[in-house]
Amino acid sequence: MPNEKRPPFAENVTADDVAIAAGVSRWTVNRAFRKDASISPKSLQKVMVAAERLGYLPDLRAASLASDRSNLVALLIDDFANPHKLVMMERLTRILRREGWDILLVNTLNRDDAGHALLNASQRRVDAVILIGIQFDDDVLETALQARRFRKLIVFARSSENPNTISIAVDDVGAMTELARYVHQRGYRRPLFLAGPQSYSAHLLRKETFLEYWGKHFSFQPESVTVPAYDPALAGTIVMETLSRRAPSDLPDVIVCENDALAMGASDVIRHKLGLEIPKDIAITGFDDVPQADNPNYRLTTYRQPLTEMVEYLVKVLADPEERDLNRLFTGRLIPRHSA
Amino acid sequence: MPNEKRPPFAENVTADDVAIAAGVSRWTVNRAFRKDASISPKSLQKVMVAAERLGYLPDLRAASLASDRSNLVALLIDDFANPHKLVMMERLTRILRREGWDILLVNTLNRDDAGHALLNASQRRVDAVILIGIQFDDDVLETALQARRFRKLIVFARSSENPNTISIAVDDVGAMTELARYVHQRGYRRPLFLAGPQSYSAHLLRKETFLEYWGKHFSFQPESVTVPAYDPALAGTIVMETLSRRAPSDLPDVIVCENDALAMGASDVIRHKLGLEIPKDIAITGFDDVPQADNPNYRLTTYRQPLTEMVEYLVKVLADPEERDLNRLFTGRLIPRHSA
DNA sequence: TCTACATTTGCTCGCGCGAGCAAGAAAAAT
DNA sequence: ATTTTTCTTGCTCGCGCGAGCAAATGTAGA
Repeated sequence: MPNEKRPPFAENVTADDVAIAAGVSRWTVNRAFRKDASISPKSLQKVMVAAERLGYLPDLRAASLASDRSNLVALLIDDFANPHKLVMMERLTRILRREGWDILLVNTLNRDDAGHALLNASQRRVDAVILIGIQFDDDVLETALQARRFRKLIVFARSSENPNTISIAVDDVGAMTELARYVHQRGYRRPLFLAGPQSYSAHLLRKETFLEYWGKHFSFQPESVTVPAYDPALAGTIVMETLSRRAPSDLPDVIVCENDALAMGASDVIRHKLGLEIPKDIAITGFDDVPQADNPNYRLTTYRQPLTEMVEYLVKVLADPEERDLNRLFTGRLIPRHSA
Repeated sequence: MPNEKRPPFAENVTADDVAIAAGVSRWTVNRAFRKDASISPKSLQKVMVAAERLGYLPDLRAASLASDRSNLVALLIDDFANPHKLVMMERLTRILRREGWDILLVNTLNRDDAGHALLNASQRRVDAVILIGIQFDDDVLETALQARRFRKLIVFARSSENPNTISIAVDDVGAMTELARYVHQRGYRRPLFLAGPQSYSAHLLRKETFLEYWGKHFSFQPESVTVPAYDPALAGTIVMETLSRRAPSDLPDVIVCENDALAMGASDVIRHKLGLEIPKDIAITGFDDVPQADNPNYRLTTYRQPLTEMVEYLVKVLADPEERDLNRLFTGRLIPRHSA
């Protein structure tokens, strides 16, 4: 049979075709592909042989339409500049697929777009929405909940007190307290806190925790600077602006950063533009433990989120139809490296 | 109305509900949501008002089932360690969504898994499959084509001569020739080529092009080393093994890398383990121009793929139902930086 | 006003499957 | 062998929408 005569797209083979070939009814065929269904080993065998021969696989659109379960989750994400997103996506896609979930990936361009993205996802009747972006503030969540289009709204890697929302995150207070104590015990005394965008209330927690710790132990609020985006280059610029004209005695001895992206940006500027040495002149800490944190250029002291554990928990929550409101916090681990 | 009484998931509002509310037929309602359909401005208005009030949006599963167009594309991807993947995903998700395509993200764990991933996607009846992984060799493609389950099989950022396959890629031969000429003209004479996994024929092109160029101009084949994965740390290890015991006069004066991931790994080792200076002792070139290439730790001379242009072309190809076999090459741009 | 034609609307049927029930077959108990 | 119980199979109906046609409505020209 010459290759050219092969149609590029197979005519659809449906359960009816398999049923005829296997000598059973259409419903028996479909049952063979459902693990919960009761079917005799004999007909299962017959169906599978015929299906294999004809190249049949159930149409999940139709299954979803009939059963009202899509086995689809939407993954809403932004901030593609942060390498930590890549790590999260790898973990989520791998484990969710292992559990039989398919993933609809939606890039929410900006804050206003998040609403559209949610509606978009709802039109595919996803079973759950997972938010791992930075721009999903409480307003966006509330709007989504008002629309009541989602069985589950899961905020991943960020805690949320919003009712009817599932959040799975690291315990920022505990983590940042541990980091602050570490910085404290290593003898640093003039910290600068480098924070990310402050527009979203949930992101204030790390900063507040650190400032409070310091206030409690030294009765003064350390300096803090805000970077309007989680962008290393921008973080570098801000750090440069903040530090470039200071006398050496006036410089901080450690920069505590809200995440690794900011820390790496700060690190680059300190070494290459200010010509200072890390950690001798200025130490640095990050948060997330992205793969690059271990790179010899950074060797960043940071805090590792237990991502795999968090995702395993996520799939458990997904499987439970009752679960739709909880705020689960995980404890990670401080990773001391050379930078502080 | 107290918040607690609000059901967490809205009962489905369907086109019938809107039809009753708007005083038209069900089909008029659906037509109002299709841009090609003919509908009078008056009823469009009526429908939209009612739909807005009831919170109706068409169910895309049903639309897909009835029309046999899903407006879904599967994005098969692996190699999450490469930051270039993040850039590609950002570009693809943004532009595809702008054009009304939804994206099914599939992480193909390993080469054997690619087949399962393809079947998986076929069950959602995606309109096209986009492959941007590294492990989709010709065998995998051929298997996918045999199954004839896909209208379009698009290999992105890698050229493929496979019939019935659309490939959109940068012109590796032209690009590597330009890089080789640059390296040549800058006066480097003892190049080492650092190649990625050689299991996939299409990936040999850059290496072959470079070696040929050098053979033609100097009548000798430069040394080349293979890294069995696109992993910076592994690349570093291999480079270390290759160079650590050599006399300075025996070292290469430039390492030409198949991509930036390898180049960054090599760079780290050269600077931090071998204690050599880039580019004075050893120069380095990469490929892709990932965001980190511009980082002060690397300042990598590299070659930028015209990603946006490539993705814009991709959406054009997606929209054309006839297009299913082509191999389109794009010309990128050499980005000279400090490393070579 | 009437005819010819274009536009808009409603409708039948089908996309492929699942829930849930009733009929049939098989196994167990009497 | 007969009855009871359990397991397996087939079936009706519906999920929400679109293709494509027929009927209805609107428009223009004579």
